[in-house]
Amino acid sequence: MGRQSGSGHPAITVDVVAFTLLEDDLQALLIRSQAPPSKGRWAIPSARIRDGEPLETTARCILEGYGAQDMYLEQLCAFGNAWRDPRGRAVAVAYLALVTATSATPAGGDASDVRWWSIYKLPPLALDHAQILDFALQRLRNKLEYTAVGFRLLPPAFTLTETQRAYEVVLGSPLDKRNFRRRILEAGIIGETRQRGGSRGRPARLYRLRDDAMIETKARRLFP
Amino acid sequence: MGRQSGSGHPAITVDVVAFTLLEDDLQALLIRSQAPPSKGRWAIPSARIRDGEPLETTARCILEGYGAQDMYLEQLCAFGNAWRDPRGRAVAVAYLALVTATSATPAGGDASDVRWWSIYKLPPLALDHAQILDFALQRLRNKLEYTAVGFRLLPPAFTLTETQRAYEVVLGSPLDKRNFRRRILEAGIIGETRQRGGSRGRPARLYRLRDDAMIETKARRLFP
DNA sequence: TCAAAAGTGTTTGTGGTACACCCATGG
DNA sequence: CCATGGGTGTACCACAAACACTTTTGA
Repeated sequence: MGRQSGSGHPAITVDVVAFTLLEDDLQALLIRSQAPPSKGRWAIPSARIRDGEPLETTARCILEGYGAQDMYLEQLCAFGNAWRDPRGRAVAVAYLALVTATSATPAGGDASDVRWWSIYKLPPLALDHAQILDFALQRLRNKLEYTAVGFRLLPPAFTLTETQRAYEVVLGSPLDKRNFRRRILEAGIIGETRQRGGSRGRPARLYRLRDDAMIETKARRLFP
Repeated sequence: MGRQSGSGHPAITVDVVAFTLLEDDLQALLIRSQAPPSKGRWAIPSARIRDGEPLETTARCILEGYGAQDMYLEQLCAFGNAWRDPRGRAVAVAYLALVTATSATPAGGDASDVRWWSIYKLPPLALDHAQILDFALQRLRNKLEYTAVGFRLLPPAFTLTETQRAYEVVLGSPLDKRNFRRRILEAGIIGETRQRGGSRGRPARLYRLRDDAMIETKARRLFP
């Protein structure tokens, strides 16, 4: 018997791709699947939707179950390919989550069952999760270019060099230091603090994301 | 009793926002709801998902049921607000569809039950359909700026003036004729034909979308 | 020959990109 | 005093925006 109920409604889950910065790398949270059909394979966190709550609440609860807090959440897409789950028809509503390294400690299980994985060195994933993760990564890279979501990967106070590294790690390409600093400052979305941070060398000024800063900018029009 | 089945899976539908150009205006296909809870109100076409098929197939079948053919389809988002349907938990996977005016004749019912409506003069809509339609419109406007989807609203051969009008109607703002023509031609996505069209005045050259033209361009980076 | 729409270039400003050196601190 | 990372300005180029007149056709 399949996963589908007698009434004909297919199974519906919320699946969350959570990213964080860790070890100078962009990493995704994966768990080891405990049940068939993918027992033992790594998978993105997933759960049946919660009654009487918005879908986003389910996503938030999933991540809170793994110790993350104060995450950025954004719905990606519904994945409903007929063959994505061998147990029967299953629709997954996928979410993108960004968490800061400080709230990023997996606490919901044995470390061998819940781990951050570099997106550049992923294990084989269950079902169509590789596709979902890839979709999430694409979306993150795109939004980095015209929104301020990138700062949701950083701690509340951050240096410009940290910020640049974050952009470089997510985009996978190096950026010019002076141009980066000029544009990020001219955008007016971050403000100076009086504190300084940094490990070696000259201490760096710490910045903070301004409260009114969740702007989106217009993309340049190719087609006018 | 609610709409939800005994197994706990909520109802899941595919809802389609179909746009076309008609009467020098951007119009959306609406149907009059035949059943509670919104009987008599206008609604966007919707259906339960088809077994064993990708979600997109359901969307395509819905529109074919109303006489449309060869539509552009793109998934928008899943709408799963707990209170969106008073009958019980219902998740809608929304699609954006673009059809050409020639294939845009509603044929699936009485004209008083299936109609194109100007997006600038919509009636009150069922459930959260106004929100879904608005989301679709935003997405269309955004994608117009960095993809070639706009041409899916036009017939296979079109004049540059028609194209400009299409952009203007969708975006809701006037565009400069010379800049528009230069950029659309320089983008290299359309090719000349030898035919000419147009109603009054000097006949205009007809163009055709090139086969290799479904490009996307990079958005301008605000954050470098 | 007139009405109606098609078609065509140039100038000016803004914003993107490339690029190299001095500064402050801790060890 | 030296190693490490922090911080700064300019010159060039490409693209966006503004703008008005001539051409072709059908009635």
